[in-house]
Amino acid sequence: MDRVCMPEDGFVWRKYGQKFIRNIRKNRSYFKCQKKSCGARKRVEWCNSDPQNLRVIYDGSHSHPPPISSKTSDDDHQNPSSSIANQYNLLTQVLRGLNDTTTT
DNA sequence: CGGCTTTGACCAGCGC
DNA sequence: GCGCTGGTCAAAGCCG
Repeated sequence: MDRVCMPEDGFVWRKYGQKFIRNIRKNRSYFKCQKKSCGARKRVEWCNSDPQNLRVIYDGSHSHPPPISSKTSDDDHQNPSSSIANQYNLLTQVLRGLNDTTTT
């Protein structure tokens, strides 16, 4: 199985399905937030020839802080509770905007 | 042993 | 009514 790279965004997702969408001629993976109290969902689709062009689509919102247990930067001496969550929120919005390729 | 991942099959809605 | 697609669930295997 050609497992592409895992788009880690600071949250932990659990893949619960993967299918090839012919409508767009691309692969689509379905991810769900591990948190039970979190109904956040994420969809990832990439070209069958360009697994590097990942398209992430976020659905719903998280109700818990991002378990960022990776990379111990030296500037994260703050309290990653809502600030980071807010940043992530913006990120999702940006990704949503990338939904269209009509750029430039 | 537990947790996580992967794959197949089923269901529902739509078009013809 | 039939076929097709899209979306989700369930089971099993692997690793530490």
